[in-house]
Amino acid sequence: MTLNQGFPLPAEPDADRAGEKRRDSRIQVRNREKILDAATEIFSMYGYRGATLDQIAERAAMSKPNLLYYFSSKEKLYLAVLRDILEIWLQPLKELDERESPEREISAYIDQKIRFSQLYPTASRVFANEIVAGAPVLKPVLDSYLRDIVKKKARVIRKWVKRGELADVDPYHLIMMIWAVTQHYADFAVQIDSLLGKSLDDGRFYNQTRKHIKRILMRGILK
Amino acid sequence: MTLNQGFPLPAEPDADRAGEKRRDSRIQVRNREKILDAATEIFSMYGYRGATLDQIAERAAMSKPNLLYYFSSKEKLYLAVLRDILEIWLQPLKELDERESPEREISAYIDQKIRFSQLYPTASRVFANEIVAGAPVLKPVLDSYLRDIVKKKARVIRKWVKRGELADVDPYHLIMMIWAVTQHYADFAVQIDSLLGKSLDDGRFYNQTRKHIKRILMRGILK
DNA sequence: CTTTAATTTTATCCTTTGGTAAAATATATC
DNA sequence: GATATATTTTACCAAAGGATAAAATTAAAG
Repeated sequence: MTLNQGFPLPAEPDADRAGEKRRDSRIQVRNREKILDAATEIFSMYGYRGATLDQIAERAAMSKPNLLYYFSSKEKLYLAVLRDILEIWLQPLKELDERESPEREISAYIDQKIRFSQLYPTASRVFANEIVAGAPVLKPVLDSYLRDIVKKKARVIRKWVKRGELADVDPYHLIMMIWAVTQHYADFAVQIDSLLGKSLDDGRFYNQTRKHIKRILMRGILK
Repeated sequence: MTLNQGFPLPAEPDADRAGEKRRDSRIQVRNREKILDAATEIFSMYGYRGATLDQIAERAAMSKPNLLYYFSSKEKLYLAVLRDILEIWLQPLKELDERESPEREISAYIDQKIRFSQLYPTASRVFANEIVAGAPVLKPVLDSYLRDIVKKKARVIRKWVKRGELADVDPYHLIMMIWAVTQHYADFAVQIDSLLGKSLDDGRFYNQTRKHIKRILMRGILK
C-alpha cells in the first residue's frame, strides 16, 4: 500500500510533498486524493497534453488555483499520478517465484493482471496513453527499473523451460503477451463495450474473460 | 487501396473534398498526403486534443494557414486520418473465410495483423489513442460497422468449433486476444524497445515475434 | 477568544492555439 | 503573355490554458 518505495521516479523534493513542517492534515490528504482521482480520469481520456487543469479542477470540485495550491504545476501532478500507477502496475511481476510451478505462478500472474484491469481501468489507460505517446516521462524508468525486473523474471521463466515444465517459449514475448491481453480489457474497454455490451465490472464477464485468457495461454505454453 | 468505400465515417461534403470543380491537381494530392502523414505522427503522440496544428504544419513543412487551406479544421483533418486508418485496420478481418480451415485462416489473420503493426505503427497508435480516450469520434462506427463485421466473423469461428476443428473457444475473446497481442507490438513499441532494444522494423525480430505469437495462440486454440 | 497558520477565492497575466482576412505569389488556360 | 484561378504568406484575433499575486476566509493553537 505504501506508494513510492525505492521508486525510480524522482520523489519531488518540492513544495508539494516537502516543507516538512506540519505533516499532512486531514484536509490535505482528502484533497490530494480527490485531485489525483480526478487527474487520473482526465489524463486517461486526453493524455498529458490534452488534459487541462480546468477540467481536472472541475472534476475535483475545486478552483484551479486551489488545485495548484496542492500540486504546483501540471507536470508535478502528472508525475504524482504516474508514480502511483506504476507502483501497483509493477507489483505482480515481482512476485513470480521460480520455486513454485510455472502453472501456478503464471496463472496467478494473469489473475493479478486482469484484476488490475478490473480495479483500475482508468489508471491502466493513463499508463497506456503515456506509453503510446512514446513514454516521454517514463522512458528512463522503462530503461532502468522495468528492464531489470523483467530481465530477472525472464530468467525465472527460462529456468522453467530448462526444467521441462514449460514449452520452449521466449520469456520476453510471453510476458508481453500477458501484458497485451490483460491490459487490453482495460485500455480498449469502449471497444469491448461496443462489441459485447459488457465490461469487467460485470462479475460474470470478468470471470469468463479471466478463465478464457488463462485457458488459451496456459494451453499454449504448458508442455 | 481506394479509401472510403461504403464507409461509415461521414465523407465530408465539405470544401475539403468537394467543390467538384477541378479534380485534385498534382500539388493537391502531394500536399494532402504530406499533411496526413504529418498529422498521423503528431496525433499518434499527443492524441486529438494534445496535438496542435502548428506542430502538424511544421512537420508537414508548411504554414498553418496553408494547412488549413487543405483541411479546413483540426477536426476534419482528424476525421480524414481516422478514415484512412480504419479502412486498412478492418480489411484483414473481413477476409476470414469459413470454407477454409481455421488453422490456415487464423494463421493468415495473425500474419496480416502483425504486418499492419509493422507497416503502420503510427497509424495503429492513432487508433489506440482514439479508443483509449473512449472513442469520442469512432464510437458510432464501433457500435455499428465494426460490431456487424465482428458478429459475422464470430459466427465463422463458432462454425469451426462446431465442426470440431477448433477447441471450444469464445469467438469474441479469441478475436480480441489476437487484436491485443498483435497491436501491442505497435502501440507499446517504446516499451518493447526499452526491454529488448528491438522493433518490428528489424526483420529478424519481426519474424521471431510473428512465429512466437502464432505458436502460442495456435497451440492454445487448435484441437 | 485571540492570534497565527492553512486554505480558498478573485482578479489578472502571458502564451498558445484554432481559425480568419486579405494581400501576394505562383500556376494554368486561352 | 494576359487573364483567371489556385496556392502561399503575412498579419491578426478571440478564446483557452497554465500559472501567479494578493485578498478573503477558515481552521488550529494557545
